[in-house]
Amino acid sequence: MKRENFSEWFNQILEKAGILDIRYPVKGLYVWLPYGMKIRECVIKIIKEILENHGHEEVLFPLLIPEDFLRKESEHIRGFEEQVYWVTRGGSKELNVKLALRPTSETAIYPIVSLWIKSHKDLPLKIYQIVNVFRYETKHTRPLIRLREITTFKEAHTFHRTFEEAEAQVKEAIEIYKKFFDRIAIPYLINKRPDWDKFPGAIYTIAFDTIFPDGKSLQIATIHNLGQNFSKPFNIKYEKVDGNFEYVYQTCYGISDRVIASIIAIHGDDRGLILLPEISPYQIVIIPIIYKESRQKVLNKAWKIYNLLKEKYKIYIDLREDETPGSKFYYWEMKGIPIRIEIGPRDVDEGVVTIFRRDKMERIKVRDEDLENTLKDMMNDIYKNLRERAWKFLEENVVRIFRIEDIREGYINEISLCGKDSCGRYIEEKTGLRVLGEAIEKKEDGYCLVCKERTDKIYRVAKSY
RNA sequence: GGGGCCGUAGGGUAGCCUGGUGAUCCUGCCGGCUUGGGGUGCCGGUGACCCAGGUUCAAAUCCUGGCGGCCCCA
Repeated sequence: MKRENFSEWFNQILEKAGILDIRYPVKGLYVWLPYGMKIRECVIKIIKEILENHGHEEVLFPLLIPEDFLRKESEHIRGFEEQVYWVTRGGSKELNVKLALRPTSETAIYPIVSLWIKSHKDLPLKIYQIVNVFRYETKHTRPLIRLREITTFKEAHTFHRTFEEAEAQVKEAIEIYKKFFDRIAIPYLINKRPDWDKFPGAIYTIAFDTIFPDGKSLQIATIHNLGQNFSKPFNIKYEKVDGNFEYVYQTCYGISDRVIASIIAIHGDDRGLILLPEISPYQIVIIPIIYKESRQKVLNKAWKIYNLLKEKYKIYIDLREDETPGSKFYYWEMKGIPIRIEIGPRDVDEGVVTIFRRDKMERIKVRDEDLENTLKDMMNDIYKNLRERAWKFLEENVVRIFRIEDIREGYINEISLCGKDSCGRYIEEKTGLRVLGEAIEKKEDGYCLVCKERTDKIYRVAKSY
């Protein structure tokens, strides 16, 4: 199901696992359900922790942007013009200044930051916010993947004294996102986007792409070096040590709801979600197997185990007596809970518990006294297994290609290209796929597939979302 | 950007072509008994034709538009 019909599988999981209600009657907008919110919180906690550790501070700017702010940087507005929602009225009164729902927050943030930055001592400045942004998407929308309201846009904005410092920040951002995606076991390729596909207003854009079960690539993070393109129109200047003024150099980078889409799509299977211990709302669920005669002794042991583990793990005990054990098994598997502990009369008598791990669908019996150590090892092993499995899938679907006619849909194709726009465009036209960009961590001597010039650049080409 | 398909209870569906019967079946949900180590079984109940116009004696069914969903091509 996941492999044959990914779209349908994905939408069903969202509903059955209780992540989103996709029935909201406005295109591209969806409702977050309680279980989805819990996963979302776990993910947000990780990215916050990493950003804070790298010296970023959280801020919160308004949703509405006055039209003249939005229009200050000409390339930027040209890039977003067709995607902007406008607020034009307050009640029945037409507004004198139209207000845009932020499609991204550069133009909300920069005019204000220009008031904050006075001297070189104020730099570098690294801030971030986690907000919703609105984009009037015209292509077909998909839950968590192509949204008209991105509900958790985790955007960072940094301000620096020199171009070199901004360049260093781009490298730091790459490290930050590597840490983040490694932590949630999402594999990625890092690509420098071709010029025609960079962020509007940026000097260049570096993107993290992953691969979905259907072989399409998905952009999951972007990092932009803005140079002085925004600081000039927004007049963000600082006083240098020598008393002269200079415009700051900037970067910005962001991650959207697609993180959650990736977690679901890449780790999940036909039985539902498979969550890493760190992003699972519950790491362990205890299911007592209740029979009339042995009811009390089973419950006693279940509670004993619960109390033993509750300090160390996020744990839930499923005491419903109107559901059979089998139906509970299916239920928690759909929810992706990493480890299930089954406690029935046989386990009580034998002095063991039955442990089931979701990722491998394996069930073992463990002696009571070995339980804590086994769980600890198993949690680590689940992370390791999911991460290896995900990277293996990505690597298996990256192919090195030497002839244009061999470029295949359903894979990420790596080819030699010189880097000229015309050659990249030619590939896109010829194959109908997208040039994701230049592999920044990979070089190989060869000849451009289009113009035959010598090059050591590797470009990645794929069908993308 | 271009083309196609679709919208029936909470979910999945039959009926639509060829207008007319009490709108089908599965699942869920509620109540009861039963069962309980992989969706227990039986009985009873609940619940739907996307919206607005039009054609017609009569519309889930035909026509137009809106909203929403899906697929293919560039």
